[in-house]
Amino acid sequence: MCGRFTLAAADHDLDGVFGHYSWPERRLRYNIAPTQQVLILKGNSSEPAWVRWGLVPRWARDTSGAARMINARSETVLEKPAFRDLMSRSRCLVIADGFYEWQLLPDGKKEPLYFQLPGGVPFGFAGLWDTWHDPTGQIVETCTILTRAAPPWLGAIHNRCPVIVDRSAHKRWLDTAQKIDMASADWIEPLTEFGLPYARVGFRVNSVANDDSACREVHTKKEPGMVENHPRQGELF
DNA sequence: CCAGACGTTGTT
DNA sequence: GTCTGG
DNA sequence: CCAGACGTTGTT
DNA sequence: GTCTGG
Repeated sequence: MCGRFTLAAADHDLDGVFGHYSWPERRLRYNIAPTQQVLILKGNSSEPAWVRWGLVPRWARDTSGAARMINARSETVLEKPAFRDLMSRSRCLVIADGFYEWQLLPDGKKEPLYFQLPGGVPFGFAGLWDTWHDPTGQIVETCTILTRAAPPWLGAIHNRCPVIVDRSAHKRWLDTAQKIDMASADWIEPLTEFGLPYARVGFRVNSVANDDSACREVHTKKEPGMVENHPRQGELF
């Protein structure tokens, strides 16, 4: 799944992937957490937008459920009332250049692992966004990131992973007039399926208070396929 | 008809 | 808002 | 996602 | 254990 990610790429590198936009002034982020502002591209807008991560549907009474709506399962997103309409109205790309997944170790600790595309080039998570009016009438825009079952190369680490839209399908994902076949993989970044480079980065990232380049400093570099299983006691063989 | 839910992940 | 359960 | 809190009453 | 905050 996806519960933390990074966006520290330069504007120039965002241009290279998403096309030229007027990127807002922004802080480099190494530990973006749910409920925080994230940078997205909407299909109907020529400007990137900041929205809160954690979907608040337009009909919600309050924002209390938002922290549990940071992800939407791609397998069911077309059926769920909270997401279904957004799939045909409000798709977006959530801009990132890496993400963290936690692997449960035998001693019960959770070790963060950092995943990127080769070269650390930026990418867009498949996202949905919505608009909510708070009791005073203020508009709050929020978003969620789609997830999918982890492909085999990732399975030993985690059973879910975020959906990264293939660069060639950015236009299609953002254009809600075009149908997306959720059962097809032709719009998904192929390395999601075949393997991303990743690294051990240490436990500092676990605390959201830490948000600096040390969070993703590589301790041990890994290649896809080098996934180490950590069976729990009693589950050896 | 009205009332109440509407979501994901992980773990067992 | 829209669907489900009673 | 992980980390950290998790409660009431009355009195100042 | 479960909820909230970031």
